[in-house]
Amino acid sequence: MGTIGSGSQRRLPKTAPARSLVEATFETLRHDIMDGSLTPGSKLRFEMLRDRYEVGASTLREALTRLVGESLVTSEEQRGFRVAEISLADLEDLTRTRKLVEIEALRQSIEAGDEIWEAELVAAFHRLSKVEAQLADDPAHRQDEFEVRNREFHQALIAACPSRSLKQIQGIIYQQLERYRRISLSDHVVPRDIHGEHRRVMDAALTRDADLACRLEAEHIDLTLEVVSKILAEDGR
Amino acid sequence: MGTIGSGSQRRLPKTAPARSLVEATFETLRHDIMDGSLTPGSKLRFEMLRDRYEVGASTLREALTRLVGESLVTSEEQRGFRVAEISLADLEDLTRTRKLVEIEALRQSIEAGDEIWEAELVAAFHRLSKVEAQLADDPAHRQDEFEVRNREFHQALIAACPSRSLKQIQGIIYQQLERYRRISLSDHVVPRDIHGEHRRVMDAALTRDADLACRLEAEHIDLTLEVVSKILAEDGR
DNA sequence: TTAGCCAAAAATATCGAAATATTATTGACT
DNA sequence: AGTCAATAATATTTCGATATTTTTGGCTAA
Repeated sequence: MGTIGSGSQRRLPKTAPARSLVEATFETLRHDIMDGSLTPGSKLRFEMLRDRYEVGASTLREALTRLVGESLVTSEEQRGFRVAEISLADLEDLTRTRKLVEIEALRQSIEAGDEIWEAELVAAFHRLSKVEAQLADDPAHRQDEFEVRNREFHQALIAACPSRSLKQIQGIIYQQLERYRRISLSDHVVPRDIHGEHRRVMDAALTRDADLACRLEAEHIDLTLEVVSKILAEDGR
Repeated sequence: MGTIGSGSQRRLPKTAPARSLVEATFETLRHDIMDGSLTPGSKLRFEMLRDRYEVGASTLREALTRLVGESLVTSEEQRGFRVAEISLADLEDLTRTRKLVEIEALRQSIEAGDEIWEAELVAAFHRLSKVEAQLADDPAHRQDEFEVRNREFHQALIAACPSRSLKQIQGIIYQQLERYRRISLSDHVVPRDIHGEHRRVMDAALTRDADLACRLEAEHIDLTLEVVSKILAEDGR
């Protein structure tokens, strides 16, 4: 039985500090939900999941329960689990809440950030820029890496926010919206100066112009909503 | 094996909606953590929990995993579960975030609330008032009921807020702070006009004076922080 | 002493079978 | 045909045994 990493078989995505089987299953499941391989609303049957991930029933349940806590999965008493549905209304709602939470976190972060925060932010921006350049050539293959870097950049922006609870909430909301982006943008190329948007937010943050940075970040978030909701409404069905 | 309360009869769909063992264990555990029977920071060993709640290992793990998602329990890889610690810093952080989230939800609720919302709010206030009166006589015994009514009142205030995600977040934050209150106030009687505070917030909400209601609610939350943090700092150790 | 090592003890993590619940199917009766 | 109960087929939930990991407690050597 046992865990992963020290012994013999089973490879996982990339970073390998995933130690327990529950953890590994959780992460794989989450990844499959995030990129749409497990489509919104679809039933998550145990037999199917056991075959797919090769773990026991209770390990699966525990991983699924964690995903319910992150609102990526829903469960109905005695009726199993499903991938959480997506909807235009939910997308709009999440976006509004993201703005409230993330803008406040950004303000606090700019207020409290030190030189180390600045340096990490610049580094995250640089890494993101690299992927952005490659994204134009090979969208399908780089989408995953882009979203990782994108998340790291937005996380870096608010990293200096001293509020543990605010950052935790931001993470949950952000992740739900990331799924919307990945699912809708995976087969659409949208002409948009994301690089410029990010740079302007970062510059304002580094200048400690909190008002400007927050305004720009809000606009950035709104623009994303516009793009994603349009795609969702179009090929929504 | 199986579920609770559904053995033969399926009546009472309101109070007993065919709960699974995980659900029941989760709720009992949560209650025991909320009222401090399971003290902050204490280790949650499986043998102890199996004896106490009479369920199998994986059922326990699933219930505990849900509590991790609500930040009432922490888990460390291969090292089991603990009741989440409490601290002054965390109390202050949660309070700040509660204000941000709950005040915004209140504003939206006042904006969108209809007559049914008004009626439910008045009813919740009335039920809370009843318990408040009894609280003076028998603090120890009524504490639990008071906190239930108190939560229902604050929930009723923001019930008309159309944002699913905002209300969900509010619930999580509120619950964490409720634990702080229950633990610290359980053996302290604080002279305070809670009834008046609640009434003024409600009146402002019913008058649709959002600014006033939000200001009063914020003051109410701050006052609670003052009281609880004082107690926590005093007999904190 | 103190650090390092090994085995025993204790605790956690996992599996897979068994129990229970839900859903689909059949067939009798109106 | 249509309803309904009984039953079969599926799916989920739970338990308890077993594997794995962490912790403990000597024991030895520097």
